[in-house]
Amino acid sequence: MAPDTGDPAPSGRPATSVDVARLAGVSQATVSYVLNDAPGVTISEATRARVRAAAEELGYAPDASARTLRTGRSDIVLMPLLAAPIGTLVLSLLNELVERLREHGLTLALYGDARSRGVVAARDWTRWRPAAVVVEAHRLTAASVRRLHDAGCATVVGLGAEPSPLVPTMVIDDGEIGAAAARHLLGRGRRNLAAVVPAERGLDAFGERRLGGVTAAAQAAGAAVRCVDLPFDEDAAARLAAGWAAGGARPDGVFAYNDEYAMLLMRALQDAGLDVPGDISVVGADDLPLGRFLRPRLSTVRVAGDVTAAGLAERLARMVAERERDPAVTVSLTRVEMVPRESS
Amino acid sequence: MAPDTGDPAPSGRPATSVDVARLAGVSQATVSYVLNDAPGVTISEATRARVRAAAEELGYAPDASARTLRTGRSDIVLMPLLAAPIGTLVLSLLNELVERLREHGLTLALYGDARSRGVVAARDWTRWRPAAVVVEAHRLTAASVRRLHDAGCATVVGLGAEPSPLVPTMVIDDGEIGAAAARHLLGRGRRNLAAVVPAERGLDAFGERRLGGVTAAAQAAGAAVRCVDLPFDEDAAARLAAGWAAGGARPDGVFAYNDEYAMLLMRALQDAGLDVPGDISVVGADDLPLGRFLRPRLSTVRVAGDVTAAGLAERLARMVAERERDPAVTVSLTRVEMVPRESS
DNA sequence: GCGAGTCACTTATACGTATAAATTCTGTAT
DNA sequence: ATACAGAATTTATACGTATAAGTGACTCGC
Repeated sequence: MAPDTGDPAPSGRPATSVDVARLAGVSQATVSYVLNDAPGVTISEATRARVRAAAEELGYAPDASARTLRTGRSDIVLMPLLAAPIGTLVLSLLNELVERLREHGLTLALYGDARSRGVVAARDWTRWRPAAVVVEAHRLTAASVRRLHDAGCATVVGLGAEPSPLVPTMVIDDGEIGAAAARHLLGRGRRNLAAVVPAERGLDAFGERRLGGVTAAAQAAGAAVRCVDLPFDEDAAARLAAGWAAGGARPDGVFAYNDEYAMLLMRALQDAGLDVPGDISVVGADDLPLGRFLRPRLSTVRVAGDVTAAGLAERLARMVAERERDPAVTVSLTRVEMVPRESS
Repeated sequence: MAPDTGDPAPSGRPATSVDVARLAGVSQATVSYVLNDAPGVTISEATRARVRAAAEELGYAPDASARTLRTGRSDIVLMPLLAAPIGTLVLSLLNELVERLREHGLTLALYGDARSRGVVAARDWTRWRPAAVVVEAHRLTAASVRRLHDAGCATVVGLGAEPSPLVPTMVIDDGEIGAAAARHLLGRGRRNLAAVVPAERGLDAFGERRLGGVTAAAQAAGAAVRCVDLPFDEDAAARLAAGWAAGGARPDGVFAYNDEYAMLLMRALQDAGLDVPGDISVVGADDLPLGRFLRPRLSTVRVAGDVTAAGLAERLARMVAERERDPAVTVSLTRVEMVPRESS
């Protein structure tokens, strides 16, 4: 490792713009003008060079809180913790998002309360004078949005299953996932569909949405859909499969909430002596790598996560710059793609 | 939704402590004393009540940047983006961590540069005067740690595979995972072990560690271990399995880097006509839910994520409070537990 | 009856920055 | 020579907070 040079004042508090000014032999204001490339101010090239050299020598970095206090606005994009469990989609976004936002001079801060809502929450969020707040739309109210704007927040962006009437929204429409699966199953000649939805709390909201998409697509084609609640549990899956193996109320095509439920179900169906896809087609969602190792290989609906991450950051940065506040603006984060394999 | 009361001044910039003081008929200093429960200052109960009522009425929340500027220290725990891909362990931590830290009055901020190191990076990190910085230990240098401390950072916590000589470290020792698997296999009478390690970049560091653990445990028992590089790819797995099915250089126990590689491998072994665990025992890691749906059910090594998340936050909060800087302090984040099932 | 001591406050200041307003300097046209 | 217009820079101020230092008003012991 290199000896890590670059800090000639090896100890003591970090340098301020006053320190830089003193070293460069100019006033503090000049330092600020130079380092911020202030428009409408003329500073000679010689002075600029001296200031920059001094700043470099002292390892100067402007104090973020002082700057925020002065300007009334920070470079923070505040993202209150999501109430819904962070899934792989959001995770894959997070990594990318942080880096991209930085390229636009913005810092992502996760904030630690998944439950508070309305004005009380907004009060808390405004304490850092964030440039933007990205939050689940259902946690916003008209008053809270006003409060955020009053506090200098350039834009408030909602996240949700549908556009919010209050703010520009990034729509994560799980319905499209179910719809894609249903269209695929219908395209393969299946007419008697079932949607397997988690019985677990917390996932139910997503499950509802995906189910809704299946239902809508099926209805459009005049096919029937039944909904099946399934806990993530082998015994429950075995009971379900046994019923289908014995009785006549058996669907010929199943969309499972995600790949994990699909795998659970497929295993149970096979153990009950049913053939996949001969007797029943199975489609999952999320395209887990493991789906390809099953026999038959699992068909799935992929949500293109990383594609939208860069775009999301870009969009967010632009919204901040343009102070976008029009609730009519919506961005869809769900780019859905059917990946047919052997199970359907 | 409730009509969202609580903001009698429906518009205009957020209230400051001066506004509260004016409404309560006291000085700004009094407001600060009351709301911070300042020790060593006596304020009558009547006044306290008036101040609190005024603060509530105005929806006052102290400006974080002003407070930081004044005190020289924020309540931010800065976590520069991890260079290593965020895994499920870290993810499960993240959710929990944010909430727990908040209970201690700390805010987690993800910061957007996964590559910068040393003093240059430290300069950037200090701009928010964080209370603590949690970062991969290899990105720190002696000078950068000094800089962070000089900037008022109560503690700098390293993350890494082994204790850092510079700072207190949270050790994520992947070696223990491999060791647990190896001990398990040896306990089942396997003497000819193999460790399957990803050929992919990015995971190789972890792979090395897990392999190291296997090797150490095996050597201690006088058993042999061979290392196998495997890309995450069905063809490669099939070739490997075919070789083992045909030749004599076949191990009787395999530890795979994680459950996904284990599933890939097990599938290939079975397709090649080998019996698991009859011919070869297979052990994975991470305890993915899906492992239970395979036939045979997959044995795995579980890393207790959520257990350590609360503890991590607790530890972090204490380190901040006590300004812990002793590099000899280490916290192990890897609580490892063998989950034997049918594949071994 | 009077300094000492507590209580209950207020006044004043500094943190580090951005920027409006004021000032000095340097040619240049009159 | 003298006013004048930029150019180049400095001076001064405000952002909102925490806290040291100061100020009366009371109580109390003697």
